Amino acid sequence: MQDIKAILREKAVDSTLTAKGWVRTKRDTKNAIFVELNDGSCFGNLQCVFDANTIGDTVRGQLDRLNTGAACAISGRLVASPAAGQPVELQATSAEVIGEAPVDSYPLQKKAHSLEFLREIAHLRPRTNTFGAVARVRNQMAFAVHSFFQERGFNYVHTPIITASDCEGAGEMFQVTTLDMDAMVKAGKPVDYAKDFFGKKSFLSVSGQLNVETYCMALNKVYTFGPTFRAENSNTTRHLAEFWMIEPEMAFAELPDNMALAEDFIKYLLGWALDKCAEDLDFFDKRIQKGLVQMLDSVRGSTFAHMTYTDAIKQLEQNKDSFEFKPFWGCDLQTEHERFLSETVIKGPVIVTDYPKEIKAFYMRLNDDGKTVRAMDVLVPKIGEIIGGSEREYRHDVLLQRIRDLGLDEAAYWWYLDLRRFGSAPHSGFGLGFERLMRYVTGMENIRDVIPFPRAVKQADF
RNA sequence: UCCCCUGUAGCUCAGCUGGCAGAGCAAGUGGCUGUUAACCACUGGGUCCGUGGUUCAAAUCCGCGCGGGGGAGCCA
Repeated sequence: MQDIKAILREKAVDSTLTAKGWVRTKRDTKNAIFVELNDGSCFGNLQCVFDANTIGDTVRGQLDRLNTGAACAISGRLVASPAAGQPVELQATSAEVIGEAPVDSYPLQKKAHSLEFLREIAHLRPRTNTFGAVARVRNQMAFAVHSFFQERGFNYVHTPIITASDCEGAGEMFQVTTLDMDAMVKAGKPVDYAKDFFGKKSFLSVSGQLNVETYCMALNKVYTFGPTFRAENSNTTRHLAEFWMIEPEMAFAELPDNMALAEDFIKYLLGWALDKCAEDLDFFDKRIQKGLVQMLDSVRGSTFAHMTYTDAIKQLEQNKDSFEFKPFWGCDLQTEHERFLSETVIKGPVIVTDYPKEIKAFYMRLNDDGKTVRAMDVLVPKIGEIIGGSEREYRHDVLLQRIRDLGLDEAAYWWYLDLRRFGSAPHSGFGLGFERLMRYVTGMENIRDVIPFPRAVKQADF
């Protein structure tokens, strides 16, 4: 059986076929009954037309039960459509209800629903135009990620999801345990993690970076792409407790190589979306964010601006009246600063580099000035930070000193330091939040609407 | 964690300084040159989030609780 995408693409007029899917809407007139069928294979529906004067009682009985949301099979002959709106349609002769969707209880109606409402019915929202399109684009973007790296000789490395090391340092972690909390509370005894599953306290990983660096020092070009967990109490349109992150890492690569990779990567992904998801992007352009396609297309053909943190601060200081938080050298860039740089100063993506070491992670390569590190953030309009990365500190003594200066537990980093003791080499990488990419590509504002089942503070339904 | 907004029909919302519960869409019925966010007419549809208080009278004012949204911080 052909899916609707193939039927609409091949337009095999005069062929007899059966289409199965879900009813989006049904319209009655005196002489004709129109059923819009969607099977998720593409954005478009197959319009099925029944001649009200010639269909028998059996078909009419089935049509009476075909409400919005019902699953059904419709057979007939494909014809060129006499009306505007669709090149072909199904001249239907039979209809079979496979699964009803009673109108008095099915939550989705043939009208627009708010994204907030649809979030409450996450099990049904993929049946809407918006979330069907999001799902298809998400699928294409995931495939594009692998395609990009595979074409360039990167090896996909599966870094662990559970970690017993407390040294990832990228945020609050979810604890993983098989200990019986209720029993321990009842007994009033202190927790003995030696009795826990791993014999020590363990967590869900907040980043695969430290682990993937080990493979980078063996295979050179590597990347991870998997779920990541942060137990931050953050409630925003751009944070999730469970999200997917892509982290490439390259050996013998310095910051400029890293910046070039990030730029190529973003442009490749946008180009892929434009090429493979045109129909879905048209919808986002029309209903979600006007001008989206044109914006993506112009970014695809652009050259990303580069700016050091020091220059960025100078730019911000010249416009300090527009900010709630006054910028100064050494301050962390606020969201309003990041957006000003990409939206007003550059009017497009910008890579900011060489941040003060105090506001960046311990593993970033220290510059010769002793004050800044070779960090880079890719900032894009509307979204803000979409990529964060750096050249890594590969000098053993410098890294060790950084760990000590920050009061970190150097014993916990023994294997990470070993990478710098044996065959160390400059290397660089970055992290791209997959859902932030999805927000950028689709124009969807809330990150909870670009992942099938969002996990956030006080939200783990479905 | 902090700040702001919000909760009324299936959905989106209006309901003013307290005085009979409303609209659009959806649904049902009927109509209608092939419609496409169909159209026209009629009809049904309510624990005004919960709880306590003020009052002759509370959807409306006040306290508490719960839910939703936006912003900030943290970051991807």
